[in-house]
Amino acid sequence: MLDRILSPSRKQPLSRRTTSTTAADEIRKKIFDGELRDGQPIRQDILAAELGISRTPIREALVQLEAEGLVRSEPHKGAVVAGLSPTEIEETFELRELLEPMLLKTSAPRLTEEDFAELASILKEYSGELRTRNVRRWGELNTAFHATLYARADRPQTQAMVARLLNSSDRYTRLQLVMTKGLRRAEAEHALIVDYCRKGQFDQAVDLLRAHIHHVKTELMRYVTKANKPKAGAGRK
Amino acid sequence: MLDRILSPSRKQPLSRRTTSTTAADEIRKKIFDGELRDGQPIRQDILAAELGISRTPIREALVQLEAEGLVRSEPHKGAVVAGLSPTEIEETFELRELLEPMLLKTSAPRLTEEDFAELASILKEYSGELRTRNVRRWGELNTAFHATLYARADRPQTQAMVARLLNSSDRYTRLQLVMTKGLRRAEAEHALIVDYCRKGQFDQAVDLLRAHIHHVKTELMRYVTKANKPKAGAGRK
DNA sequence: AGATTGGATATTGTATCCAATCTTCCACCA
DNA sequence: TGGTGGAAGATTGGATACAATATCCAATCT
Repeated sequence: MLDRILSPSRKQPLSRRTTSTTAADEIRKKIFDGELRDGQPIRQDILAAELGISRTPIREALVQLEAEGLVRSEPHKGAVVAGLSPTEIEETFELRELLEPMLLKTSAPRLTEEDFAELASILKEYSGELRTRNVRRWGELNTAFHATLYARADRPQTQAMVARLLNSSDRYTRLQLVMTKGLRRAEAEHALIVDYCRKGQFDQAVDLLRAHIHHVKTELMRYVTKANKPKAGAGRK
Repeated sequence: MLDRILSPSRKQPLSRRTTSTTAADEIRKKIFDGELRDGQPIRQDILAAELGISRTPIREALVQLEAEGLVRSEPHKGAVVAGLSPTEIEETFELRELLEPMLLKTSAPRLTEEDFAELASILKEYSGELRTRNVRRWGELNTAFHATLYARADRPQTQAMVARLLNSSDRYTRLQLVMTKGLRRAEAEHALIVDYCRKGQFDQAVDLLRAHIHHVKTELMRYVTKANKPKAGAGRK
């Protein structure tokens, strides 16, 4: 279930999965894991060799990842991992601030027991990981939490957009989680949002969600701009 | 200029354009023109032969078009033109209702003389085409008008999203333009929005834009649901 | 008759090969 | 010394060849 949320292309029953979607998943994973860093060139040859396949499916995977915003490529020059500039980070979170409350408003009243169980399980692992400092996992859980909240919104296009936003901002959200008490605060707010949903206090859940995203944005922007990391988002034309 | 708006992939100076992006443009055009209808299978062989190229760039183009929402493909089965179900049409317009006013709010105060000239030129052609009943062109102009309005919003991701929404809903917007007095009303509202922007009455421009999109949605939904065209959006699993 | 299996055909998916473009770096010259 | 031109290598883009899968239809069985 978590897998399905995190890897957008894993909808097929695995038997009929194609090599290029597998390649896309692998590359996406490398980017999340930091094995491929922002602005770093992605060599088709090397990836093909690593995955034991030819370059053809790699190329198709890169087209898909570019559409997801994880990769930027220029003709005859190749693809690089797409970092987000501070401005782009801000825009991403503003979009989330706009779209996610809309989704929660529709989804919250329809959440099933299974959904709440899923959410509880995510939050539980989240709390457990508090001391492991497994940063990647934090980001994954954060993304999965939000995506699960909106599972019943019944707005596939919007959900896809939000999933894409969550994916492309994931690496930066982790920054915010690591510094300050971001993780603790997120833990508390996440739990409270679920509580509100359970109790039927949907408006309060929605308001808190909006405030939650807004707060993460503010903290993250302060960190990103003050800590003068102008190299983020480099490698652009 | 118009071309750049309507064909998302035409950002490169044409010299270094790649065969697959050309293919994507051609296929997109075929879909807009109705040469490829909703739900109709897209055969790689045939397209390749028509365009005088091999299947490789066709396949990459299809991946891109799928990300744009114009095409749906299943492994080993092939791609079909992606029609929007009434529900999906409604969702698309709700997203536009949310995103476009946001863009206009930022963009309107920064519109330059060139932008106004561009808008005027679009509106002029729009009026001229009123009697030609060149339906395709109406849709193009409508999309170009909206995209130009947001040119100065300086929010590339949001603009890209809206461009995608405009593209995928284009064929349906034309329905609304053709029936009723949609075209006349759109003409008037478009002109008024530009007027408000020129006069610095930005809030009113934004409000009118929102109302404009809302109205089109309402009319279109009435048409789509009442005229029982349940085949729209067919060809899905 | 209706369902089912097997194979022929059509279509997509992947690998391999060749062409086009970019990058690097060194020789050469002002 | 510093810049310029231009091969040589590296890398991507596209075409072709081959493999895998799906679809269709006829023959067979119940």
